[in-house]
Amino acid sequence: MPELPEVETVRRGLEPAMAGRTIALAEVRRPDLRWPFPDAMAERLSGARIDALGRRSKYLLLHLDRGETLIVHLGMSGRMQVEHQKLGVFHHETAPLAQHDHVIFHMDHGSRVVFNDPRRFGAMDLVATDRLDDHWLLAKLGPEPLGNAFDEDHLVAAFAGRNTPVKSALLDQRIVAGLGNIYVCEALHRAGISPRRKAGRIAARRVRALVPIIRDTLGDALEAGGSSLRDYRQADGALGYFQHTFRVYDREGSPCVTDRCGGTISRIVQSGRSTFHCPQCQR
DNA sequence: ACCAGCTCCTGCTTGC
DNA sequence: TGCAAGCAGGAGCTGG
Repeated sequence: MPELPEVETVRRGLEPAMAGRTIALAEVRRPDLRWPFPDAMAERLSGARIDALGRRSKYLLLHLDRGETLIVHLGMSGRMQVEHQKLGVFHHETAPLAQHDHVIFHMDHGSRVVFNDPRRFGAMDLVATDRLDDHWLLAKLGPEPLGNAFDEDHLVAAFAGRNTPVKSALLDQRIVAGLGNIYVCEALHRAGISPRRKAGRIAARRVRALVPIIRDTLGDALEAGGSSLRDYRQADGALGYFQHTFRVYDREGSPCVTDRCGGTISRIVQSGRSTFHCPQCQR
């Protein structure tokens, strides 16, 4: 669910509560996430100091002082929220936990960070930091869309010869890492490219133009604190508000916002997932 | 290698 | 109103 802008927003929001702080206790209430959360992993987390918070694609990375990194994936419905202690009283002694609060990080300064995930598509894994890039979740990821490795030549080469619709190609994390359904739909509309068009049959000029458009789309979403449709919240519980500026996503039947277009946003299904687009101005 | 479809899970919305 | 089907932001796996 959360795509790159949402995960990055959460990362930034968690920093004050977690960076440089020690996890006094990692409490696991439900270990059966997408992958099991073993007791031994919770024990290794308890007492560890978090040196820095990073992100790779949609994965949140907690770099620990012990040479290990906790990989956190929010799946479709996961949240990481900070709850502060109030009036010197430890919050975890007073605040009732909510349904689907699966993992609680009790921080040494009294705040706690709660991982909540109704659908349990989210998961965590603790791995050696020096072998992080080889981890099976991260090894095959393509370049970061906001980084230097994602450039026009890369995208042209990645699309070459591919017979899959461009919508599917941009969702392929090996081509570019961090886009999901929302931002692919939005970027393709900005680019005026039909989501149905085969990736390998788009003029190179148009593929190249897609690169800065993807960056701008993600940048705009980041500025808005991400998109809150259902479950997503920032680390302090605030909503994102990029959903108010969606051009196509979840706007089926609404008029296209492009000047002089006059089209109507339509919803189609590609690879079993909704795609929103304007048939008039996306070709 | 590539690609479409299925799957995991819960909860909200929609339609009868 | 009640109930069941459909759908949801991810992504690994299977099989053609």
